[in-house]
Amino acid sequence: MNQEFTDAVYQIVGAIPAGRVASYGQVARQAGYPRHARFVGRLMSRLPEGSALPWHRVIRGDGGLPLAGTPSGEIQIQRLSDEGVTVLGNRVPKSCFWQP
DNA sequence: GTGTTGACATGCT
DNA sequence: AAGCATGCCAACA
Repeated sequence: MNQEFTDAVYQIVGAIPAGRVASYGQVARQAGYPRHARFVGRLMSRLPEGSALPWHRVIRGDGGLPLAGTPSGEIQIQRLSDEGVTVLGNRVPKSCFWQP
């Protein structure tokens, strides 16, 4: 399997600064695999909770929260708000997106 | 080896 | 503006 890709994704997600968010496609693209947006999401979902990975900073390209309505989503919103990200309902302004 | 699934993206209606 | 349809790729059964 692509350990490289997995590692790259971890790197990218871990490199997202607080107060900023990045889309799955964005992360995948930065990792060097533009078509693996889904795989990024898959990695997030399969990730252990104890992981120090800021998965809550990874959202959809539209700024929508895929986990909206679920406990994890609430936690995600809570954390993002705590980090200074403006979360309107189940969405985030594009201005909060990570700009490399 | 085949078929289905998924924390997505993009385009068209 | 919102919703529907297609594409993409890797893991799982």
